[in-house]
Amino acid sequence: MADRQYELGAAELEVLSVLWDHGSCTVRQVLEHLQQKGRRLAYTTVLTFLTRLEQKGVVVSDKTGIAYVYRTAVTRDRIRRSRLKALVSQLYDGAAGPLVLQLIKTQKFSPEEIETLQELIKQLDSKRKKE
Amino acid sequence: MADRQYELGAAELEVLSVLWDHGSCTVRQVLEHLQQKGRRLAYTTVLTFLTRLEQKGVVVSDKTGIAYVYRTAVTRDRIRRSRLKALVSQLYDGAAGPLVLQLIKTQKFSPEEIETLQELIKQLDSKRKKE
DNA sequence: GACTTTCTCCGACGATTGTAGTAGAGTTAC
DNA sequence: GTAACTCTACTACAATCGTCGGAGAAAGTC
Repeated sequence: MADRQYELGAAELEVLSVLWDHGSCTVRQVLEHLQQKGRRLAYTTVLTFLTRLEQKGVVVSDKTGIAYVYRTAVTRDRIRRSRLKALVSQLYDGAAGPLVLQLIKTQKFSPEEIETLQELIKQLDSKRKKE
Repeated sequence: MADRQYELGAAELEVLSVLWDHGSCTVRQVLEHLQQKGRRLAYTTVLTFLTRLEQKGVVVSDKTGIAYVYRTAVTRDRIRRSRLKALVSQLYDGAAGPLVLQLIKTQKFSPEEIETLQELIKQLDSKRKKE
């Protein structure tokens, strides 16, 4: 049930992302950042999202100056993991292997990423051989 | 907008998965399969889901015998891709690289999967060197 | 101190999602 | 052929999500 909290809609996630990207923000700052990305929203809409996000426990606020300042209360990594887990269980029958294979087959990677991948796999492989 | 159609809820996805796993089914058969997985739902609930899925264009039905028979109209792969794309753009800033890295770091893989991974990466790497 | 701007609170509204009941049409079984 | 069952259509309802407007408090402006 505590996990259930992390069910965020796409728009809520957008707002949360602004906080991850830019740190603490007032409602207005979040709005401005969103607008810079071409997102048109009313001020009160952003306020609603932030309020809801706070209810869900993923952001916290404090009022030091004139307006409330919001900041994230969960890491991006935590949300990534939880969404990923949901995706894997919903569409990959709980097995991450096929997902990784699909990603590697269908996505483009930079040379650096390929290096890193090789590195990681090598580690995985040697760990496996040791066991 | 045509893509927008593929926005399916978790429960809808469960129903769709039954059709992917078992092929064409009547409402009752879907219900039975769901119950076998421990999912308790009313017959009419399943019917509602199938109707909605049909409206969204992801399943089709035809009535040959006494009841409608439903089957998928999109592949699992298509849905996987579309969900994955959404995840990557929402949480990984559109770059699949970090996602793959995270998966490899945090997930467990079978020896076979590791083999396959190595194989794939090798291919990627040699392709890169050619270019 | 009156006017304007800025914030927050609260309420709202339509769409979607998860869930199901009821009513009536069709089919089966004696 | 009537009673029992099965199927679909329609309706509903609460929760969530995306979106915002209005009211009033607070603050800044002149």
